[in-house]
Amino acid sequence: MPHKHVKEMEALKEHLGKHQLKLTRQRELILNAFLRQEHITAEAMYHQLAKADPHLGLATIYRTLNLFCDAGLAQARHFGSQTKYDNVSHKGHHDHLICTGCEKIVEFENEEIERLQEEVAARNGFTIKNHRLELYGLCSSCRH
Amino acid sequence: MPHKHVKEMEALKEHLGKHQLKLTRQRELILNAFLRQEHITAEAMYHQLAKADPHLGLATIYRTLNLFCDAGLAQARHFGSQTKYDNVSHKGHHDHLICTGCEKIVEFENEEIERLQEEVAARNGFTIKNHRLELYGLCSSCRH
DNA sequence: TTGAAATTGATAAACTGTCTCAAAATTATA
DNA sequence: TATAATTTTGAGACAGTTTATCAATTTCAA
Ligand SMILES: [Mn+2]
Ligand SMILES: [Mn+2]
Ligand SMILES: [Zn+2]
Ligand SMILES: [Zn+2]
Repeated sequence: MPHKHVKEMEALKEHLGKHQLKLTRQRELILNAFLRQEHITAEAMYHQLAKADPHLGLATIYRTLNLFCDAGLAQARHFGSQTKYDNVSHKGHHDHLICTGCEKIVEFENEEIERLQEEVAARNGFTIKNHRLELYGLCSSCRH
Repeated sequence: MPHKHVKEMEALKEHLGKHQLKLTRQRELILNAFLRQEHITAEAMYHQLAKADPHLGLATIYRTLNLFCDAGLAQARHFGSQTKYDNVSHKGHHDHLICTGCEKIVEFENEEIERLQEEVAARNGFTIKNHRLELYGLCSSCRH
């Protein structure tokens, strides 16, 4: 039977090949777990994987998630006080709506906002390399 | 001679009064130092004030800056990896352009973006309480 | 002026993330 | 497949930042 996440696995292998890095059991394990979620903290993944491999070290989780960032599969995002790794392997740039009641995260894209950002930057002589837009509030469930 | 920052001092006193908090020498000292800058880290303020009062503790700086946040005079912002306290006493909400070359920070407001944010939130059933928009890039000086 | 309540300073502790290094795993080569 | 060079791992030490603790001090209402 075919494994899931074949495309992402290929992308990782390509990155590894280009940088003299090796494909390890841990990297495969963490990749598969990572691709199963949208946003996750290193700590949460650590606990999640403790069942599958109780000896997997937290440092390895951090190292591997950072590797995924380098490979373009993940992106570290600082939501409030915690750092979550965003699964960006199968989607482009996007921003976030975050419910402060239930922690739900909704992703969105808005070209008009992006365009206005460029406009603001240009007006101030800046060239934008990247940006962060987070909207914090209550989702419809939590408002009641 | 009249002291500076009278209005902000009044605002602080009002907050203190409402919460059974006391006005101390340290709080006055830190308020005046804080209002002299736009964005500053707790650590930077600690070193800055070491000259005026070598015994002022770092914990007091943190406590007091957080108090200013509660009082609506300051706002903690996480720029890149450091936390800076933003002086919002004499201006309303605003967002930031941050130069990754020289650390320069430019403030801006854009009603159109704010409006579009509300639109995005409404479309997803959210009510926004606050938001964060940061544009990272290079200023005109650093681009050369 | 007094005394209850809040604040302070010093430092311990918590927290998050990175570094170190010997042991283990991977991969190229023979 | 065996060998050996190189990379990776896991455990815990370590570092940076912020909060908690607590006895001593200060504030302020009565
Ligand atoms: Mn996302
Ligand atoms: Mn600002
Ligand atoms: Zn919610
Ligand atoms: Zn610059």
